[in-house]
Amino acid sequence: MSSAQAMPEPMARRIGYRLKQTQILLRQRMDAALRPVGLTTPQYAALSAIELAPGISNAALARAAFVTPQTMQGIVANLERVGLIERRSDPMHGRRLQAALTANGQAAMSRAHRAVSGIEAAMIAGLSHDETTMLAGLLARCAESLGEAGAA
Amino acid sequence: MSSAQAMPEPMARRIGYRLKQTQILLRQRMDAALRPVGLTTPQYAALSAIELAPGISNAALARAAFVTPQTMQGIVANLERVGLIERRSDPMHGRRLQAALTANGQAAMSRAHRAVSGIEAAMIAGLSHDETTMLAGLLARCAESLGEAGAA
DNA sequence: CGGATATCAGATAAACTGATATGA
DNA sequence: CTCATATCAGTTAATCTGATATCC
Repeated sequence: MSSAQAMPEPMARRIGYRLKQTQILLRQRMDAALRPVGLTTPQYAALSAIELAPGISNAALARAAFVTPQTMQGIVANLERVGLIERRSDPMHGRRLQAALTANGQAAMSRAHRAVSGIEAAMIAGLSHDETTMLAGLLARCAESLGEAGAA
Repeated sequence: MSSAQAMPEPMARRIGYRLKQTQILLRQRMDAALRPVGLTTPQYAALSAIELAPGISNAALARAAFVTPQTMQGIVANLERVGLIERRSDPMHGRRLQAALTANGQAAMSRAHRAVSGIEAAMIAGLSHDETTMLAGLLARCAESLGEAGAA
């Protein structure tokens, strides 16, 4: 409790600060849970997207994660290097590479899902169902406003 | 584009995903705005805390930003290297170093404040006052839940 | 040609763990 | 002694911009 003082009042009220605080805490908790599995949170996010959409291209993964293709390329290259995913040429499109989980990747994701299940639940444990729905909606509207302004 | 399904449905609903999306968009917009000033968002955050609490120690800054002292040490070292802050020994405590903005630092922060003003405003432009207050409160409660669980 | 894709090259801030020294 | 502080050393994933090549 005593260590919570560090932030000056005016700052603690700002949405941006709260957003960062919550996101960084979630990230740290997830990183800690995923460490035994050998994954980071961005890697887990990428694997989750591949799991839900097998055959997805690197460019599509990058768009889903809001990063550049080069950044996602780095993440994907790491995952491929350790054998959690593999990529094949799209027969219909010579340039695209279709990513999919390997057997090892599926096993890792089973462990990862177990490891992180409960963290997001713990985060919203103090919120009612309506409040959770509202939080998701408010965040989506904020993201939309930012996206419009930045999507020039 | 037929397979350009950026984000699988089940994922888009999750609070964690929304949190990350909103935070990363805010981060990117702020980075873009701060680039002409020569600052990154974490640097701006650290400078803001120093501006509001002159004499703050590195350890306190780290707690405020939810990072390790070593991480904040790196940020602070960069800021000191380029002459935006300076640090002096605390006369009452031989080990602590008190950080403060230099004249250059104050000038940079004036420009930075102008550069980022409007971004957070744009983010919450679609929200009513009550909704903004509620969003801040919900985020704070999420952070608190995460902090308790992880504060071991 | 233009647009999307993949990927190499290079740079950098940011983040971690571990170890060490010093002062209250 | 213990705790907080600062800081050195080393590592890594994540991020960017820029430049190329390929494919539709």
